[in-house]
Amino acid sequence: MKVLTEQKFSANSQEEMAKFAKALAHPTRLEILRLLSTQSCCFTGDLVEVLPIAQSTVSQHLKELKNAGLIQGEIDAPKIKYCINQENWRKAKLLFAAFFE
Amino acid sequence: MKVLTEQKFSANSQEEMAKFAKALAHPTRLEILRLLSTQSCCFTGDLVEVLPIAQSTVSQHLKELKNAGLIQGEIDAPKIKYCINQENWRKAKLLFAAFFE
DNA sequence: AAAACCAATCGTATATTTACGATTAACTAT
DNA sequence: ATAGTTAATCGTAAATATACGATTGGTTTT
Repeated sequence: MKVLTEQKFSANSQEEMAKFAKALAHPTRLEILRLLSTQSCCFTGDLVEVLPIAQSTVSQHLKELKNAGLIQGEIDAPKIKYCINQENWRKAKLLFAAFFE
Repeated sequence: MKVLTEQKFSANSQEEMAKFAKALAHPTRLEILRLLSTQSCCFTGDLVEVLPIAQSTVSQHLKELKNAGLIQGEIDAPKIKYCINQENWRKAKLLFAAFFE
């Protein structure tokens, strides 16, 4: 029973880590996260200005990062301010650190 | 010039990190890496026995991990022994640690 | 109310990923 | 030489990811 639980937990944390890794698996998304984590929150428009891709594509990447739980949006009408989701950021950090020992 | 170099370096390490993240973005590959990193090297056949997927699929995942540089194969005929590529493992560890601060 | 602005979503095309069974390649052992 | 073992590769199908322009939905400003 204990083993089963542990295996299940392990499988779950592996799923979760894979989900985070998937979100990190694109240079554009890494750049977005880097911008958000170093220069604090920013608006979608700021990102669109900086990144060499279409607005709709930036939105798509933001959606994926949001779905993975790494960022969160906050309405500041008519703009939307994105920030790192600190809780999951920490969770991801711990998962990766533990994985690499 | 300095800035350009730095940007290039930054872009490169982001590319490299994305490459590693992509390799980590699948539960099966995480499991393979976990097995290799905790119980040392093992043969493809050992992995095929443990994993609930076809041999050809395991081979495909191994190929991706090899291409990402996270593992390396060594012929021990007629088997092939896979191990963690320590140098790149360390590199990935550092990249992720630096990324999450 | 109308015009303007911002960002998400839609529709779409193309590329990549994931999985499988079947086959092939390389080597060992008989 | 032949048979057997091991793992990679091929061919293929289905799902997912990536990118774009166009459109839509909210909100604000005029």
